[in-house]
Amino acid sequence: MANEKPRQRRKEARPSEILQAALLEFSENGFAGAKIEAIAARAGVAKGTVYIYYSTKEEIFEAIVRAKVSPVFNLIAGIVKLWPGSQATLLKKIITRFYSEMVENDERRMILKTLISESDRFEELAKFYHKEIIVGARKMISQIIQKGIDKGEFRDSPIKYEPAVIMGPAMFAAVWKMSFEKAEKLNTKRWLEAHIDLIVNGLRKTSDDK
Amino acid sequence: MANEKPRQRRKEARPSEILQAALLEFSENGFAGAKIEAIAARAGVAKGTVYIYYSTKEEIFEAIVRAKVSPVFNLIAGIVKLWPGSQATLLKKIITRFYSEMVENDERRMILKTLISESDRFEELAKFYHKEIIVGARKMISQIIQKGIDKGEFRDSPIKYEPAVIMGPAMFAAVWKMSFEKAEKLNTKRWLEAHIDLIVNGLRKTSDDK
DNA sequence: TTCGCTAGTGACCCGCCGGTCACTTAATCA
DNA sequence: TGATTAAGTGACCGGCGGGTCACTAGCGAA
Repeated sequence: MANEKPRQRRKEARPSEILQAALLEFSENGFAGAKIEAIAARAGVAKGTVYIYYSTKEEIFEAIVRAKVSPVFNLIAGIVKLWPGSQATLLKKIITRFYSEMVENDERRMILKTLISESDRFEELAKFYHKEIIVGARKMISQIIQKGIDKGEFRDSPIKYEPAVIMGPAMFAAVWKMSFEKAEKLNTKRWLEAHIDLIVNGLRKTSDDK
Repeated sequence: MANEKPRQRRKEARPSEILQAALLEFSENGFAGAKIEAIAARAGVAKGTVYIYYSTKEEIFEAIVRAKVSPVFNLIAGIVKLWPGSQATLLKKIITRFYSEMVENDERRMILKTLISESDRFEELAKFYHKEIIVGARKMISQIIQKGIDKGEFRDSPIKYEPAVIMGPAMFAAVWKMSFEKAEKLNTKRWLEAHIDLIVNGLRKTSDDK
């Protein structure tokens, strides 16, 4: 199998091509199992070329996270802005969106998986993810809940001190898909429905509340 | 640094000592990062001795999971049996127990982390874990919820089709402690309170329900 | 058209670690 | 107390893959 394609110089296009290839390779093999040579092959370059643009395997993974993580948050933040309906409907919308963007999206789920697996190796990156996703999302949910309480739609509960709790079932779903999918396929639609039912009813004010 | 201790033959004690040492080593370094030689050192034996009892690194990890996972389930199952109080109180009890045994227990949290990280490598083991923990816990929760519905304590909701959803926040807490603890320490007590509040209120029947 | 710069190449190097095995020695028993 | 057995040892092997670098060649400038 001789080398077919003529060598080309494409300084601009390489980094993103390598990143995309790396994302695939990481998805399939995890961080430790991913081979630089395989990434290079997927990107249609030689091993050495990868090292022109990124100097270590870690650096490649970091670049992927930075490129793929922030967009999700911005997308969801866009929904929240100037939402006209009820807070409950807004929460439903956000949770549903989160499932499609994080739980069901293979690439981003793999990023999360690698982050969990390698959080010691990537301490700085875990902090970045925490700051970019967790803190931002929490603040957003917190505001939604507070507004719901103010409007009399939600009851006042300890959840306002730990708003991220309401995303728990989504995290479980993501972990399930990472680990147990081969043992039992997750019925994501049914899971999402149960999740939304639980949190909407768990938050809403009823005539039983004083 | 010469070799101090006299060689000893302790066929019975070795396996559990090696397992305990391996648990520590895996906890600190993950599966890929764990070195057999380090496990041997922690267990106070030579590398070769480890291989007398276990023939691969995988086998050591499998033995750990099998030894440590099932007891938790049995322990929790014991609580459920013949519970005299309300279903809501029983759920609280179980969830609280789950936090102390899985979320806050470093060893078992590490087992879960490794299982998530290496689920492809340990497909059989993931199935074992799924069968031993997920399926069992789900059935248990399902029965509790159904009984609550029958007694008129809980409302009838889609959660009965995905009962594991209610453990979602605990999974999130575990993932948090695996990955983001250095960025922001989790307030487990407050988190647990919010979790319980959410699910108890999410399930219970109110006079608003038809 | 030639020249110089630098993107691109891939054979090679090297450290690491899982796993082996010829050897050592503790324990047992006649 | 010498012989026998098997637990225990650790130097060594092999492959694997991250990272290097001397070399090749595409491309813009002069």
